[in-house]
Amino acid sequence: MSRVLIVEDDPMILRGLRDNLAKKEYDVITASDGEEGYRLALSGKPDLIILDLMLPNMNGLEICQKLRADGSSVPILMLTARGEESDRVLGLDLGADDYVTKPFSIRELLARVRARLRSAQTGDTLPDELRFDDVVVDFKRFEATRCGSPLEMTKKEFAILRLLAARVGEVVSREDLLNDVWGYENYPSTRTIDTHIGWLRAKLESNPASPKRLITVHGVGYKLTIP
Amino acid sequence: MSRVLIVEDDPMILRGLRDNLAKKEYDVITASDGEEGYRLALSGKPDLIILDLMLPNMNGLEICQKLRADGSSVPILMLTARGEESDRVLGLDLGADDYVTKPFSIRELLARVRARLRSAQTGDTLPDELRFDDVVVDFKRFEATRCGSPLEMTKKEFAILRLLAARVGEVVSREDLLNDVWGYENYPSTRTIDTHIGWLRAKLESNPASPKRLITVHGVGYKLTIP
DNA sequence: GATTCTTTGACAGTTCTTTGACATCCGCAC
DNA sequence: GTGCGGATGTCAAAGAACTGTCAAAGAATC
Repeated sequence: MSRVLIVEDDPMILRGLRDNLAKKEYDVITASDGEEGYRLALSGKPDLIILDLMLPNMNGLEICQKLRADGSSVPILMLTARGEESDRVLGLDLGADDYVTKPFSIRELLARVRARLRSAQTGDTLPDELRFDDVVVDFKRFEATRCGSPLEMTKKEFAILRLLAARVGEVVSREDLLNDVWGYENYPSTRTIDTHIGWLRAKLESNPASPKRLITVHGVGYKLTIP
Repeated sequence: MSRVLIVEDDPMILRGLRDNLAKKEYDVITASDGEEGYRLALSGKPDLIILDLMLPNMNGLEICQKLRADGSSVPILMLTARGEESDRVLGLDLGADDYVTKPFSIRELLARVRARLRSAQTGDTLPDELRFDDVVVDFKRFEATRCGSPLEMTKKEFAILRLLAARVGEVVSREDLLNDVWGYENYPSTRTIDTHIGWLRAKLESNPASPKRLITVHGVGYKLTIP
């Protein structure tokens, strides 16, 4: 069973979160101020931390920062109120893995918790490399070659390809792509995905007009099929 | 027989619900204010609770919250009026499993009640794979083959087949198909289902004219029978 | 400020879904 | 058994929805 630490000072929200997570069979521990949260993050060995941004004593950013400085790599999900959004970037920089804006739907939050825990546990991690046909992609170096000659790929293209590569053969829904590559809040228009897929095909497929690797599943999403 | 607790202060609505549920062979108990509702939820051992959000004495959220705090995992179906979806409510549903917005159609509500009770009892989950005869269907990859050669199937076809596969041998009513595949809101005409079943038979049956796998149960629905 | 990357909107082309007409089948009453 | 009404099978066509592509606007980066 996964242990989740919630650090939140609003008792209503804390209770709601705790109840919902406990119902989903998580082992839940809680703290209602920053210092206690930080202590529990160290001593409680949580598999995931839900962290409010605004907290008494020590705010979420600080906790985040200190944990990362301590070398902890536990997934952190930051709660921010609308208006604190400017801190989002900061939060992500300081080591949060994801953030949710209040008011949030519990369903969405649970989905994210699940996603984080799964990817942390089942080694469903993003691959560092991808090879097929004459293509080699190095996701860490952001380098790609085809027949040995370099391919110019953008950050987004790497990100999309990486997610598809993480689930080779399975269909990745457009929604999953949006969530993983773009984040939960900024949903660009649907056209954006197609466009990027288009670029990728132009670079990776031997015949972009009839793709063999980046397959469209009408109404669902895309999948990467490699021999 | 399943027991359903209804907590609702509007006598008109309460009566409508009670009559309809009782007619469907549920054992119905009712309360018209929050405190009584909470008591009955504890003492009455309901299999499902229909809970109005706005109630005298103790509102639906509180009841929900307290029940979850008590460790109860009974399915809760919350009734909300349009406009009551304040941020807090929307943001933190404190443990309800489903929501219905007033005004609702009794048919939709009954469908949801049935769905909840069924999934609570049988815990049925959708399969990722289906095999019979020379057919193999992979619901994650959205791939299907017959004798090893690919079958072109659409999203809807996969969805219908998956629901049938989740209850192999059992008859799945047209209503259940509509609810699961199409959702509670948009009901297409009755012809639509037949048509899709027709496509499926054409692809999966060795002799589509006299189906052996996708069986019609006249007046009820369809079932998938595999050897 | 120039360059590169990303997003958007229009458009065409394609695929999927729904519908209606009609034939057929089934269960039921006579 | 026969006839009736409702339910289902089938098909083609209309209607929606989705995707590929492109150019241009908008952001981000350096």
